[in-house]
Amino acid sequence: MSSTAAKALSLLTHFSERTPEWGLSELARRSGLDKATVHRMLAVLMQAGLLEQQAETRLYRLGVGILRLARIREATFPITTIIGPILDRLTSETGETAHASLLSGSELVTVAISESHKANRVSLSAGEILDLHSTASGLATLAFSEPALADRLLAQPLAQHTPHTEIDPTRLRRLLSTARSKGYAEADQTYEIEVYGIGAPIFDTRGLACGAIGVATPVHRMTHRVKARIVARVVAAALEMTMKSGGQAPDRFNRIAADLAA
Amino acid sequence: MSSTAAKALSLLTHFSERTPEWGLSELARRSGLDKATVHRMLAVLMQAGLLEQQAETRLYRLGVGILRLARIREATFPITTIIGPILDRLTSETGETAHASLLSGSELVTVAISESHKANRVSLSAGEILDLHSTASGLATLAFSEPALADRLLAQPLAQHTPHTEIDPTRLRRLLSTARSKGYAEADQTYEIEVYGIGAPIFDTRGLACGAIGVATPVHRMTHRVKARIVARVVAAALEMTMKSGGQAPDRFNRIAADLAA
DNA sequence: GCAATTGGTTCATTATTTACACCAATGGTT
DNA sequence: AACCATTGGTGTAAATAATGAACCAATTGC
Repeated sequence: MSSTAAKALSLLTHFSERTPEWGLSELARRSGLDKATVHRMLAVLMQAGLLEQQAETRLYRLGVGILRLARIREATFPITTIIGPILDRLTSETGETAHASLLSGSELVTVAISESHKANRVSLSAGEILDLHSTASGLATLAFSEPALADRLLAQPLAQHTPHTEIDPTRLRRLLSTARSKGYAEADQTYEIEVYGIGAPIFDTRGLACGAIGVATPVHRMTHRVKARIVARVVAAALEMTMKSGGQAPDRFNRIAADLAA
Repeated sequence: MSSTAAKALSLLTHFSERTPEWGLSELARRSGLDKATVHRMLAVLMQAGLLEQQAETRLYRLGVGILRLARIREATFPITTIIGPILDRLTSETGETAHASLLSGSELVTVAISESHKANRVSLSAGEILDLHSTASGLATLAFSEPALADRLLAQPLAQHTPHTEIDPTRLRRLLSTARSKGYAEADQTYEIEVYGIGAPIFDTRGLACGAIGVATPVHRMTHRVKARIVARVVAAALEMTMKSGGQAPDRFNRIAADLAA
């Protein structure tokens, strides 16, 4: 069913900030593939520079080729370069941790983070993959993206991360509708307990959401007044990002942003 | 001979700063693979997030997954984060363009660049792959790396980039020997005409070179006096990089660096 | 309206991948 | 020291997945 190349690339998904290094046997066990198969695949990934093996421990980790490709992508489509300063300002304006996530297939990949300076803050890890149905960024993206994406997603069974996670398709569609009319989405402990998220969409040249900017706060700090201020800043930041990356926000969203700025 | 996964990954090598986007037919022609094959492989690479397809032009380009992996790698092994400031200082000290390259298999990948502010300067492109035998960085790396690497490389026919490029194995071995005793390597228009390069090795935990720091200047500016100053700075920068990344320089190199600093 | 592109798909033939068993080496336990 | 359970890594027939010529449909230029 799945191609060998796909299986080989799926090995890359197991490398994360928390598990940046893998031994052969361990990775074989985790991926459910045969050890011999994994060994051959790792060799191929190494040859391509996507992985490298430490000479002493024989552990595998992400390789220099990744950096090469990232540099090329940034030199030609400088998304993270553009978004860095915007996030930094958003963090200093709101005092809370801000992040940007981009759609990759039907996954939402966190590509930039600007951490709050407060002692009690929400901390995100690099390269984290966010849910589309249970995070503010995810809902914001979904609400303004191709309808087919939401259709596909809501047809599947969804993960219930916390008691507050909404997994009912019809109620989720209502949330998306609300997000469309308000211009942002919120997530009250639906992804992680004690965390309140607010997210607004970034648009591509077609006027469809290709990602989102989000702000996450400890839930106890999220009063009505704080929320109003954060919403205004997040929407403004998302609009700025859309413009600077050559995207085009739909009129509806532009009007909302203008109202919030006033 | 070569696995399908390897062929699929080889498609990634065609994406560069100059050709960041490819159409299906064009890439098939360039890679020498069948169009149907390339199409399937591109689908797999897209699914893994390594590539993405623009909706309008249908062109393929490097995807968000690359950024995700790069973030994870940087969060856990922050090479480029460490090297950025070092290169910036090197550039301001020497007034010339500095770059860092890391060994990936038997390729030297440029992972960071700090451009000179002078009007007439050497300009490098992101993610460029450097020759091991015709660049200062390459020779510096080769000289202090595993002997097997040089053996393998010198057994192959080498590319003659300019009339000054040395491709004779025995003479190249003499250059490597010189580099080992001097602690740095130089490249007088051997990779690109009009460009003079000076490179010094970065070491890993085993005391073997895992890359190099290089400075490239227009050849007419490279007087004896200028060269002496650049050499001292480059070697110092390479040593600093080695220390900050947890590497261990061999005693021989430490002595050379101490002499140059005096 | 024709010719030459493009991106994309199909399906029988073919060549590759797979998984089991196996090896050598390491490290901890009795 | 013998033992057991690991580790990374490697051959090999059997099973599976990749291949590529021919084929669409849609643009584009003339």
